[in-house]
Amino acid sequence: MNIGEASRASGVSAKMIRHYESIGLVPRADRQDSGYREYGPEDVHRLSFVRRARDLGFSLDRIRVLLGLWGDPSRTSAEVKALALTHIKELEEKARHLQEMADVLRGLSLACDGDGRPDCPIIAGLEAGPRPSSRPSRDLFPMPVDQAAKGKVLAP
Amino acid sequence: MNIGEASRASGVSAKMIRHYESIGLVPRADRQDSGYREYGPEDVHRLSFVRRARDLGFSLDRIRVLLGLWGDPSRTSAEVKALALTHIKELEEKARHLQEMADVLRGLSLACDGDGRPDCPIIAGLEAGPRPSSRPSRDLFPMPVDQAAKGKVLAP
DNA sequence: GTTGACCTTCCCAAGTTAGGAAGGTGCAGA
DNA sequence: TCTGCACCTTCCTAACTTGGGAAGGTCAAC
Repeated sequence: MNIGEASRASGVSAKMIRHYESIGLVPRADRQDSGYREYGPEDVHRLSFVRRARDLGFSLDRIRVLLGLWGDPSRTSAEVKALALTHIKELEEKARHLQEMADVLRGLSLACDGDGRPDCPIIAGLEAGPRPSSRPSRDLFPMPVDQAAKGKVLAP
Repeated sequence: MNIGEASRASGVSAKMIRHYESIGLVPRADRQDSGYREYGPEDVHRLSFVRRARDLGFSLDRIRVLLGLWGDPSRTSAEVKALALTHIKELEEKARHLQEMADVLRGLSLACDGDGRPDCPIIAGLEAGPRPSSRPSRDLFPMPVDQAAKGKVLAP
């Protein structure tokens, strides 16, 4: 089958299939006389594997490792599980981080009237910084936000 | 003060200060005779504002808007609050998404012995896909994971 | 004068996905 | 056979934020 059909069957766009081939994530596809890429069921299977791993937030680098384990008869489930647990930890860390940012902002928003006047605790919070001289009992910026803006979800 | 001191005072790296200037996020700094950038307290104040907004996950585009509101005496707190609430919604959506991915993966991990044998439900889950023919009572892939890999945390 | 810290501008990189240009191929119907 | 259309090829560009480094100018202290 051509790349278009393989794309539809695997859920990976043709663009991405070509890209994955170019970076060596998946092996170079056979070519037809025309130069068109030729795919078989096994190729689609592998592409679907990649797709699902992406859907679970694995980076391409980690998917590379997963594909290696997938095709390695002498792998141990311990290796796979370790990789998965590491990934889970990172996912939850990022989720927590995002939720913390949302919580801080919600705290500021609750204090904001949201009316026609310019006075706004949200602006004030951004302006005055994480540690205003007089602050409420619950610190609005409780954690070290130093590197707060660092994380990307899928491509850190 | 020079850019280095402004950087230390605001928490924004010199690299980033130059970049923010180049994209017009902050006004062009005055130059000394040497060509060095010259910063005053007001500039540091603005850079700190940007820094805190970044720490709360605002994109540079949104920070541009925030800076506009900040400096606009005729702003309404309603405008600010609306922007904040939109941002909170997005943050929480992304956090939820990440947590969902983690949950799915944790479900697979719990079923994995993690021993020396190759048999591994995690690999099987990736291989067999979101809807295996016979599946446990609790679907391991309950949500439409179609666009699961789309979100970036801070620069979507 | 020399050293070392600091500054300047400019180019390149990360990660993943997508859009488009310019041109070749394959197949159907008129 | 010709035309049209869908599909394919490769290559370039973009998004977003941050940082690394090169090559060279400036400033202060010694």
